Amino acid sequence: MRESSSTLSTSVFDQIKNDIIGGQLPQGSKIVETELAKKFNISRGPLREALHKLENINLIVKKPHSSTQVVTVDFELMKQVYQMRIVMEGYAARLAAENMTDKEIQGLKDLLNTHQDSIENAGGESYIQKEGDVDFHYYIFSKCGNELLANYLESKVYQLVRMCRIRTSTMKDRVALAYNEHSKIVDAISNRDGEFAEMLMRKHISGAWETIMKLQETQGDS
Amino acid sequence: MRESSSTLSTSVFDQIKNDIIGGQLPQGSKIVETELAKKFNISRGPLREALHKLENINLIVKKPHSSTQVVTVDFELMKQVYQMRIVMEGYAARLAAENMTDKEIQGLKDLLNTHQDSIENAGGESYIQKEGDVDFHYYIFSKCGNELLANYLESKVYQLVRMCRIRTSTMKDRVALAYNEHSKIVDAISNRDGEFAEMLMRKHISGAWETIMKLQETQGDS
DNA sequence: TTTTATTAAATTGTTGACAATTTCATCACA
DNA sequence: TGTGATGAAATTGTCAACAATTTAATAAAA
Repeated sequence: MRESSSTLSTSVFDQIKNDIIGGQLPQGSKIVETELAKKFNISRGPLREALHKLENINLIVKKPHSSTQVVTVDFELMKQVYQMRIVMEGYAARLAAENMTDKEIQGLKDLLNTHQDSIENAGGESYIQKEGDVDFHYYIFSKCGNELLANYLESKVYQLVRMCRIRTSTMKDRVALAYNEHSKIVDAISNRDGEFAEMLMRKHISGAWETIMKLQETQGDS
Repeated sequence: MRESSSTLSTSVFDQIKNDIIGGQLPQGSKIVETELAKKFNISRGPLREALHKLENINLIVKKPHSSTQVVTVDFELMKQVYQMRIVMEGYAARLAAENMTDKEIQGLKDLLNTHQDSIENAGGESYIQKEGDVDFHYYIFSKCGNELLANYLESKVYQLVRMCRIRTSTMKDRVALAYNEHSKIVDAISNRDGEFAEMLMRKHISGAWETIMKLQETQGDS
């Protein structure tokens, strides 16, 4: 990924973030400043700043003077996260249809083709398509022309999405469906039909959420 | 407002926030940690945390190792802020129609009546209605049932809205119109018609934005 | 045995000094 | 006169010690 650790605080921030998303720091586990500071060989100053940043992207929860915990991604939180995706990415698709340059739209089409190839070659290997899915959504909202929107999705929503990805990473049957829906969204953006693009994107993400919910019921929750 | 300053950091955060919104710290002005620390009689540690929080609600802009500035609310940023209001408050209205309790809906109706009274009594005194407008919107999104959404609007969007309120505070002719639109939104929520409520809310805020834009053209920008 | 004070340990909040980096002014040189 | 190097001042980043608060553990009382 990106290197970018011009300062101790940001460097440690990145490391802890990965530890949380990767599961090395389990959800709900208690965080003690002195421990972490020793682990990363830094003083508590920059560590606290890193924790603060992590709090601001919803990855840890702090109570003043008291406990600090890794966030617990329960069903309710996940539901709210997906609602945020539905509304924000839907609108991002609308803006993309209105604002993307022709060149950027061409890039989106190329991205889609890449995904199709990887599906055919890997025969529905889900991991690749999952990354492809992220790429697709990321591409659209990062080029929609509204930095506030893109920044929020990137920094706050997608971190939490990644944290529950482990559970939902084995949905092979959805891969082909997702590709078709992606394709239609690209068409709408290409036709500069913002309203339709927004509607399709909302439907697409709603569908993903429905799938997750059903899977949740089957597996049972924590 | 709320007292809540269990820690120095949060207390100073609140104070600086008010200074920025109120204009005591002008937009674009440079922020120096040592100066502010001296001003508030605290050390740089908690001050830095406060600045971090301010950065996270988009009120200041930091570059590592370098300058820290109060945000400049220019036309482009304001446009993005209003786009966010349109989409997020629209969706909040939809959720409110689905999730609000009957009691909460009654509370919303009461709020609306209060506003009508204050309009009649004050004869369109704009300040009161403006606050009323904020109350109305605030009430809906804070009771929509999605904390992430409510928190986003409160902490990131509305701070910036307040910063440009000074300019747009004198729009007497919009007061009656706004009340009518509010009234229709309440009806839709009361009828549990989420889709309609979302549409009306989007239109309502779009209209406010159009008004601001025209006013901007008349006055000329900074 | 259960409940409530009391106190010790653990943990977070705060501070002032020190280090690293950037910015700006000054001066030498073309 | 303009341009780039040099160094001092200003500013941010980091550290380790200290203070305040909370958590727990223990003991006393009902």
